[in-house]
Amino acid sequence: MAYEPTEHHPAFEEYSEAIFELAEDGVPVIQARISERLEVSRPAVSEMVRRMEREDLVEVKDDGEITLTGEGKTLATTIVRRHRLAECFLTDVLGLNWTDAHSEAGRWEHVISPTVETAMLKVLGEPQTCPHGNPIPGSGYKEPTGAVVLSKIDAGDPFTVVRIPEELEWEAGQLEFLESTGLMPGRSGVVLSFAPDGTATVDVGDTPFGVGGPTADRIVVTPGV
Amino acid sequence: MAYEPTEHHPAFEEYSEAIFELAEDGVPVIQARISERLEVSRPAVSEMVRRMEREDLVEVKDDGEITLTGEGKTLATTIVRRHRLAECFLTDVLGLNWTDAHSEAGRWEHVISPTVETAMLKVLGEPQTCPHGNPIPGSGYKEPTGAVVLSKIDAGDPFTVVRIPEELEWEAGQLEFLESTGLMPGRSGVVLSFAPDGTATVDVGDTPFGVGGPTADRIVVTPGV
DNA sequence: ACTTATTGTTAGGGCTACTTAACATTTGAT
DNA sequence: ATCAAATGTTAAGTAGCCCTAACAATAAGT
Repeated sequence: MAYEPTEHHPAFEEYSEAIFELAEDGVPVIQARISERLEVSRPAVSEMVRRMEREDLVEVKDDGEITLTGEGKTLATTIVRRHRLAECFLTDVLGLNWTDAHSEAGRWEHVISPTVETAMLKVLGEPQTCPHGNPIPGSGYKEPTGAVVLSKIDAGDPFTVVRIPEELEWEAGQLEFLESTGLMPGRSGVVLSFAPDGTATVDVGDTPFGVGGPTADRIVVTPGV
Repeated sequence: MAYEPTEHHPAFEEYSEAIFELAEDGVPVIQARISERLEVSRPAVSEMVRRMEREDLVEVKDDGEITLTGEGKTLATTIVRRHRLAECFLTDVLGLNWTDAHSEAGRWEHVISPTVETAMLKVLGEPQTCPHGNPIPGSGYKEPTGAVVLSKIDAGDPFTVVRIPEELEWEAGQLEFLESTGLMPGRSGVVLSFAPDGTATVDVGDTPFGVGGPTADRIVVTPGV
């Protein structure tokens, strides 16, 4: 029932996490998506999914949709929680930037023990989200009501950034860009305009800049300041 | 030349570290000792040593003595440095006890990046030894002159603990015992007596207690307070 | 309807790092 | 000098996790 570090292999952790985050991002959880996100071949995913099914971590529906079992969800939320906690820790305590924190956390998530997790929570003062605004599972975080994606804000209207979904975090260069522009959770700004291709031009304090359509479709904000 | 995380496998890190620490503890570095310390079979060590030789990390002398090459030493000191830095961090910043810190550090040493290493050094104020008193490679630490092992102190004489060698750290229960008795680096005490079998009875402040001969042969102290 | 793209699976391998069993050699003690 | 203990190596096999090539099935676009 409970997650036993020695009973699960790193790959199971990685796959569970990917499945959890794909679902969180609203992406259909099928093998092809896992293959892309983890950058492994489709046969590798096929095999791992079969093994995880055998180990009762996932179930595969007839249409190929993959869902985590109770045990799988426990493993996934544990890893995601440690990942996001590590991100907080790396930025707040060790002073790393977003990008470094994200990639470091990808390794830390596999070596953090319950003892360290507890200690980190205490030192950080029970954070509820990671630096990118994504909820730390088990923290009791509730997303603000009325949250929408940036592309849904009307031109001219103000908004406040809620979170940068995990999906954007693993796109090369995204975190650097968002951090450098200041488009970060908690920051407020105004949508100046939308281009026909969906590109949004926003102003969060400094120079206005463009945000691509697909990106604007994913960043979660609340209308208003 | 420089250590590239993706070019070396965790096992190489583990073996290099073991070789470095065996030498540091004055234990003859042969396959059998590595096999014991890493708790893997002798054939496994035989194979790994051959591979590390091929990769230019170690050299094997005719008498079986294993030595690290320049590259091997670089890898080893990097891992040992990260291990000891992690121990400092885990005890000082996260409040873990010795025992937990030691076992956690055994995993952390493999995921700490140069960036994090630098950040930790800064947060900790450039420590020169781990909590057990062992030097952090590259810190410029110099062991106090006149350091001897505890068993060399005359009965009745005072001493100050310098360090608990790595060799004792992986003996089950040792760290718990030493931490609970207060026999820790920096602490001073008096050797009350020696039993015929080498067991030392010492007093470091609370109730006197016995320290087994083999242990007393390894703990490094300086005579005097 | 037909073609193309997407998706999943088999088959056949590869690499790392480990295991036990068996054997050869060396060392140490008496 | 001999017997026992310690040490290293071969051989054969396993588990985990990955790969490419080839193929089958499904979904989508025109």
